[in-house]
Amino acid sequence: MGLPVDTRSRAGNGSTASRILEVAERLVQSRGYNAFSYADVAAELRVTKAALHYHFAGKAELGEALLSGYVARFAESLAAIDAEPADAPRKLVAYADLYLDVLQRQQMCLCGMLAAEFQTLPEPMRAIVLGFFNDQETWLSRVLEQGRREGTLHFTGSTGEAARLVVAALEGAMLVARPYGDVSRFHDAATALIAGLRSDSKAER
Amino acid sequence: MGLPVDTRSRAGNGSTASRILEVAERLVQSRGYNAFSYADVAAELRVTKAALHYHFAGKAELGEALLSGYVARFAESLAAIDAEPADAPRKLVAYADLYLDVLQRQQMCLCGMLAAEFQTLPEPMRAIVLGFFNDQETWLSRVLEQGRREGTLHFTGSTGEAARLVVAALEGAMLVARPYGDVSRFHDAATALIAGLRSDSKAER
DNA sequence: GTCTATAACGAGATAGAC
DNA sequence: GTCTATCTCGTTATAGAC
Repeated sequence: MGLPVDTRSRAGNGSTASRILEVAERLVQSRGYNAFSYADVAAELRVTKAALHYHFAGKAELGEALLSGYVARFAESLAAIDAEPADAPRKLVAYADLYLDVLQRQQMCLCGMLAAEFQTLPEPMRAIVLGFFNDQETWLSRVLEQGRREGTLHFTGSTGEAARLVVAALEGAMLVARPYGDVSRFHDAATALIAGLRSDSKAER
Repeated sequence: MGLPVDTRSRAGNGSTASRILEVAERLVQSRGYNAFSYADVAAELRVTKAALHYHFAGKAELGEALLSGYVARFAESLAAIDAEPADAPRKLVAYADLYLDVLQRQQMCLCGMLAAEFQTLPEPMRAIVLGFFNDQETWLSRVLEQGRREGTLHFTGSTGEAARLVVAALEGAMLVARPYGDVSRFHDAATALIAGLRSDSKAER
């Protein structure tokens, strides 16, 4: 913390290509893949659509590139959580905060948005979206396993099943909270989720 | 149960208007509001786009009509659950099954889909989507309250907070399960969710 | 790397005949 | 109610000059 924002880690070294990615990614997270256009991005960057086609052959390639960047950055965020020693509940809170950060910008998780539009996506993008959810479940399964070992988390069923619940609940909480413009809706759901995993055995019996 | 399907309750009396609504609704739940067109609906019904404009002035009006129908039918389903006496966990399972039925058709909850596209929706549709989520939370709050009274459900926090978690988890579980074409992903998350609410106190201590 | 110009298509909508 | 015909606009994409 306290580090200056490293624009390079955000695909943002100021080059036109990276600025295109930033704008396009934000538009997709706000409006969806099917509701943004080259014209939108070009207008915002004050360049022409043809310039965009120079950097990204077509919308599918642009979509694939911004999606790959998002998934890679998200993986870095997970690694950053793992870098600090913490018990499992704390890791889950840090994880939920990743989603919260997105929501506070009034955006949807990119992969949640694309999951809704999945049937209309070009195949390469579909594969990356599924890979994202696989990554989330894998990471969460390890955290949940850690919590069981530590005795800080208590839940019935496998870690994989619980991991699917966590992903679903956080994605769904973003999905529903954003239309209300009410971050507290996300917070309520995330808090209730983690509380349920902590106190499954209401230990203080 | 055992009743013949009442097509009228599904906005489906066979009239052109209702067939338009059926097709359009299915397309929105599969592809999204921004990715379906009058041309799609017209082609499937083997009529012209002009015929659609006779029944529904424009895409916004069609969207509003199909959305209203969906919300009304969903409300009927909730009333049907309430009609049979059951304990709270059973009601939650019945509630999750409503979502499951949609997912088995490889569709997304209409309002979940529209929540993703919320920023691009005409205002009248936005209001109805928010009303839907309000309805879900209200109904679930009552069921959760019932469960607390009965001693069949155990959770920390308010019934409203828990209700938000349930809506979020089920919407999110659909959102994520559908791209995989894997209903068991939904089932896992829903089961883990309800298990968590039942056994928060792992009663058989 | 960025521009102008334009092609090719589809979406949403309307007028008016039948 | 449904059709043909047409209109306007936005989107994606390409060619070729600068």
